[in-house]
Amino acid sequence: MGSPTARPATLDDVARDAGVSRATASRVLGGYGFTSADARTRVRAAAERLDYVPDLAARALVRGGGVRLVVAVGGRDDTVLDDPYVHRVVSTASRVCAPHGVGVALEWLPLADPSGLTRLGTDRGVCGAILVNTTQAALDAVPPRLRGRVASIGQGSATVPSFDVDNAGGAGEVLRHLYATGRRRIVMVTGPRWLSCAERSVTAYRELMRETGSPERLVTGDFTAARGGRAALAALRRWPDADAVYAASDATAFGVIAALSGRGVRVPHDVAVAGFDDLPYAAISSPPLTTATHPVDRIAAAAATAVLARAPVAPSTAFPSTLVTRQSA
Amino acid sequence: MGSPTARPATLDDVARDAGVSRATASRVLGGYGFTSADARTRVRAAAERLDYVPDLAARALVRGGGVRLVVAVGGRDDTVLDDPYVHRVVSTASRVCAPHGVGVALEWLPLADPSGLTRLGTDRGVCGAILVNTTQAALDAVPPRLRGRVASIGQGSATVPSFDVDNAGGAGEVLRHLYATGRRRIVMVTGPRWLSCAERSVTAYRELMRETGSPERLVTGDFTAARGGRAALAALRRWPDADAVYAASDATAFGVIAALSGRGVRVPHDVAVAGFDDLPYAAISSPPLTTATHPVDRIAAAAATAVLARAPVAPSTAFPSTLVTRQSA
DNA sequence: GCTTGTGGTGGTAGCGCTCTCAGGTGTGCG
DNA sequence: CGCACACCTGAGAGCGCTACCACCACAAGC
Repeated sequence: MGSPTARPATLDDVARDAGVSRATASRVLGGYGFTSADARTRVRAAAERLDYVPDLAARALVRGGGVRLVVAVGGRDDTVLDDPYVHRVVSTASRVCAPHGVGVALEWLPLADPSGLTRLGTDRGVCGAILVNTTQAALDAVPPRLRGRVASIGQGSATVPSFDVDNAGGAGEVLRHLYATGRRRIVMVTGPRWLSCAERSVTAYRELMRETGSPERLVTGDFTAARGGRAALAALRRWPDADAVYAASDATAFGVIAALSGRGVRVPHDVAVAGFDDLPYAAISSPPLTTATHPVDRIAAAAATAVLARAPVAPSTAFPSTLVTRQSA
Repeated sequence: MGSPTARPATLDDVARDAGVSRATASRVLGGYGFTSADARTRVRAAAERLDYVPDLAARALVRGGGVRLVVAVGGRDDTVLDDPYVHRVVSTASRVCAPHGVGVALEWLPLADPSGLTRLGTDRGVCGAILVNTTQAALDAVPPRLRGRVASIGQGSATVPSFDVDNAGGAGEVLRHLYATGRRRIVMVTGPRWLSCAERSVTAYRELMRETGSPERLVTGDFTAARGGRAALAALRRWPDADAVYAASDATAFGVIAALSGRGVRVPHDVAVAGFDDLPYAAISSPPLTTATHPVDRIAAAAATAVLARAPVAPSTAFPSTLVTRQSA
């Protein structure tokens, strides 16, 4: 395996083949400095002929750029890595980074111990990070070397730009829809309470309940279907007269619907259920789920682009969320 | 945990701090050659103190190892990157590779033009690849440098080891279950027909139909829910007496169920529907989906491990698939 | 003439690391 | 005593690349 003839071409090979120095070849291929038209065509032809692909490791070594972007997902255990939401972030980031020769790695960031970020800071291979589901403590733990190379999907800080869906806006749209269709005893199954960006939809819920004089009924969830199902059963026991459930995520909503159906509760006839995220399944679940859009792809692309470009820290960017009315509510 | 210096520590820093040469420090940290117990403790203490993290780019440069593993997904367009199945492969591979300092990149491999693989072969940053949804043409296009560093999830070849679920076995279990519960006019919605490993379940279907003297009813799908829905409607038009649908993937099955429900067909009363994959959502869909397990995580872990270990090409490994009976069939 | 500038080039110093090689030191043994 | 052998070490040669620098040729301006 790995015969010498199969050795990938180096910049030296290209330069020799083109009859110029390595420096000139580097200038042509790197697109910097002065080069003659003649040198440009010769070098490019040689590169093409030899199937030259620059060694990113070597480039990273001398430029100190780093060769991979880490998607660090906060959570209590590494099951957060299985979240479909996280996967969409990774695949989108991957698409943005690929043309830059930057790979994407997925890591779990234990919330109890944000020192994992320290390691990222001392790892030269890392050219940046996208923080998902993060907390203030984690934001504060971002090491100096990574300043300006980190973006957060969710909560931001003075040094870490934030990209997030307009949680409050989306939640408000969904809740107002529930209210407009006559629901008055609305239970909310929240996201993880430690996640400050998820708390914004809780605030929106509270405000609307107060505004409309409706009772406030909160059950804690964690964005998963399993927890959503348990939360629904608990809510049913506590408030048998509930006529709607607003779930902070679609996965939660699916769990809620499954649990309610299992108890013989009809959705939406007896209890309306709405979610948040507009996952692909939301359109084909039974009943199809009323929810609010969550443009994860655009958010992730913006975050990845900001990290790669080392853009100056911008104020938080909120991506609008709009109601999608289907049949569950 | 050490002083938060702006510049990450180098091996030189560690060696100086420990009072040894760089070579000795490298030997200790790399765990090769002879080192005294005294040197070992001193170097390790220094590394700990300075928060030393080896620069993988530099290591890759000198060892020629490569620093990232590419998950190359075959398909007609880059929407294959959104497949939840692919995401599970990536997250599992990521978990396996992380301790080795190897990042995972996700790429689309256009089936019409497998020359993308050539580029991977000339890119020193790439230490291996996992091929997903691949064809014989792509397997043949694996460049020499990557021999022994590629694994395939699905079809394999003489030089590329294959890791796959036992498609035929799982399909057989599901189909026999349908037959055992009295279904006699079973439609199958297939995966993409160009995907040879998906064809194995078609073969299993054909055999069982022949064996039992049942009519053969095939509709082409592509593993997606949307296509599954369209396929179900087409099947309904062509064979109004169908009493069961076997979908080659859970996503397809969800699409089928949604389409049937939309036409007023009751599942499983009028038509039983079964899938293949046992996605998390299968347990909570309405009705909960009867399907066969697909141990993607174990498969992906095996593939990633094989690539990292540069294990000699083993014969194909098939991971067993077992029936999960729920309510849709 | 001498400067100053402009467009182009090649030499080469590292980036941080691994690993070979030459050279120790200490033992045991003939 | 020499010799073999084990254990341990540091010097140093690069891996492929970028970017700084010196340099050259030529032109325009004083």
